[in-house]
Amino acid sequence: MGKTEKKIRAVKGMPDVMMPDIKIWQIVEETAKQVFSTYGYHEIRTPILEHTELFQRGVGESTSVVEKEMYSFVDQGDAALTARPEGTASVVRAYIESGQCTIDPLTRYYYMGPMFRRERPQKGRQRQFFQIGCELMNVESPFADAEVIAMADHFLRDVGIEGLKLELNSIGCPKCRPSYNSALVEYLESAKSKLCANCVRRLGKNPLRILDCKKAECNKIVEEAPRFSKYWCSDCVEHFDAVKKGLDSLEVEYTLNEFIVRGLDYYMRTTFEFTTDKLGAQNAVLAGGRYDGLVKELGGPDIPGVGFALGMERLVLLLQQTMKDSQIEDLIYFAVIGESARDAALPIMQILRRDGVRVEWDYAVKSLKAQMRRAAKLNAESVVIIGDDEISKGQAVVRDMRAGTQQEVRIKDLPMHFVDIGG
RNA sequence: GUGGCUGUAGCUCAGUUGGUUAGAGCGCUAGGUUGUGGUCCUGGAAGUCGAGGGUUCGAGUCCCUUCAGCCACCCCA
Repeated sequence: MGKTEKKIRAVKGMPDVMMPDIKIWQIVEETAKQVFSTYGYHEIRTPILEHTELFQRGVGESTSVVEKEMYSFVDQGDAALTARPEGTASVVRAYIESGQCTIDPLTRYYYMGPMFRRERPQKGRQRQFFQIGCELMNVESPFADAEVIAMADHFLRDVGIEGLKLELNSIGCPKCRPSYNSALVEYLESAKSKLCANCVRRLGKNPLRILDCKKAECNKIVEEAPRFSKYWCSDCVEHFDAVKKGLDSLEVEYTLNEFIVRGLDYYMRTTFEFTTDKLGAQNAVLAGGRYDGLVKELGGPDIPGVGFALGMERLVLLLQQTMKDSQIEDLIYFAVIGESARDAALPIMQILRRDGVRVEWDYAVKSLKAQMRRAAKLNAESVVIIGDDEISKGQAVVRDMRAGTQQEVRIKDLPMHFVDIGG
């Protein structure tokens, strides 16, 4: 390593994931695949880069994600591309492009992968962040909403998360939202002087967002604001009632929260968040909702959809608090002393590995003591000791690290010895 | 993009009103046992004190600039 060269660092907000955290990531991914497949979902892998227009139209031109957070660039062939800031738009694009709706009356997808948003990093938020999401296409039934939420709940339980709250809301549909919007704006205009500066700005752009402003001054005003529930059209009321009924049947507990508002334009009717109070400002671990207009918006037929996405980093932060790092089990450590011992041990180790036994050794020439120390540190269940004595006798010493006992085993018989015992 | 806090060994941090060769614990490593671990004891390696500039006889310590990290706003998973 040169002294004068600058260290190359990871890009801001794009950290490496390695041991011990990677263990938790793998458990989360495995659990997701397992649970989602029991509900009939299949994985879809879409590209990380898409045409910028996809997100402009799908996520919404005026959302802050599209306005100022996307990693967009023009490639060498003059194509305007963007590193996906979320997963749903890509999945819907693929769904349309493949003509899937003409092949199958309904389709269930799940995906996992990195997303990119250029925000200021903070707790539970990175610029490259990993999402696992699900999309259920072409089902209008409110029981689709309920089942999707129940599946999320099922997954969170299986992965070992505790203490999350499910908050549920409906943000109406294109039929009833405009009338609520204008009622809300009218009310807020009258109280404009008491709102925080941010909310005054939101008034013109995205009044719904004022509902979940955290400032105390705004909360007071919001408390008196007209309720969306009073403005729902009959279809929305009916739909929401059925979603709640579905959740009851599926035994999922929820609390209603009229202030759950999603920040992406495509959501309508059902919206939900699984929240925690243990992640500072980022309380949403998994969130989603229904997006019936999106497929059409992206040039497909008028087809409904419902889904969710979860933030891996946030989930892992929570799991770190409950999961102990898993100890390496079933490890056989080879302590070899001298070159002839090493040469005798190498083929044995390889046979064991081919049988699925986990084997490690130290490549350097080290004292037996040092090798034993390392074996203990790795929590090996057994250590095979081979030195010149063992070579001449044809017998290795096998030490049981838990019991502290040891026995002699013929070197030739070592594979059988461990395969039989360890399974 | 806007604020606040923090940058001293791989990690967690001490470093007194600026004063000689920069410290501890953990970790790593070697020994205490001709070839036997998790406890204990002893040694060792490892830091251009985030970077650049300034004040001073002298700066880890004071001033300026800059970079990075963390947290919050905004927004979202």
